[in-house]
Amino acid sequence: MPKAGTSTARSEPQPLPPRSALPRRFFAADPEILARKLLGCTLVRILADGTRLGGVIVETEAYLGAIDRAAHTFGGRRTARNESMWGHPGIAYVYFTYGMHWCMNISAGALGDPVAVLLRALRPTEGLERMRELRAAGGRRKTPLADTELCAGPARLCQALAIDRSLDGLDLTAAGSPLFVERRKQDRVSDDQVARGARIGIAYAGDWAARPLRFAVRGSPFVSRPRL
DNA sequence: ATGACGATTTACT
DNA sequence: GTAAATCGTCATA
Repeated sequence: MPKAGTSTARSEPQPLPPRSALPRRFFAADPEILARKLLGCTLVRILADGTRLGGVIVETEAYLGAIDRAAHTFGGRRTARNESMWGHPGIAYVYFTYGMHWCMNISAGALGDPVAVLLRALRPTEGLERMRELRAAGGRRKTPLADTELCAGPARLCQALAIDRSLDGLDLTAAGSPLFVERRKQDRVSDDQVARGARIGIAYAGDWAARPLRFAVRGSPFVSRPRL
């Protein structure tokens, strides 16, 4: 075996080979297309202390902008809060809701087109212990958190990955970003594994409430309730 | 300045 | 199944 001349001497074993963040062109798609493509991709969060948290995206929702009554940008509304939806594809739109929760979107389409994809659930794959701590956050809990409850919901996944206002507007495609998306062959989701249905929590949206703009991996126990 | 409302989660009946 | 928690944001005045 050729040990000679190997300059590959690795002093530190890497838990995983280095992977590159998906580039802007991946996100520059119609939100419906992007919502589908994001299934099976991995959301990665690097904490300030270097801890790496991550999970495979198993549920998303598309928000179609000015025409979409359920979107924060319906009617072309442009406010301080939703400014990130108007920005470059591949930036984070993180908003606060119900007086206590954060939710994360990825801006889609083109610059100036206020469309986005809401991340609703992950299958956690890295840093589960730290996620449990983040999800515990103060309040003691009646029952211990199952892995399937860690990131099953838009606010839950943000709490588990320490995503809040400080990450709003962050460019997920920038070098060294503490939040980005990867794609691995092994996690590829085929079309017959994709379930579609009505979006959650938008009953006020009239005709748009019934549109099948929610996407999920069929049969995944990591998807939020109600299951598709 | 004020009031109404959430792209939710949790606990409880 | 129902209800409470909890407050930033935005439209209206």
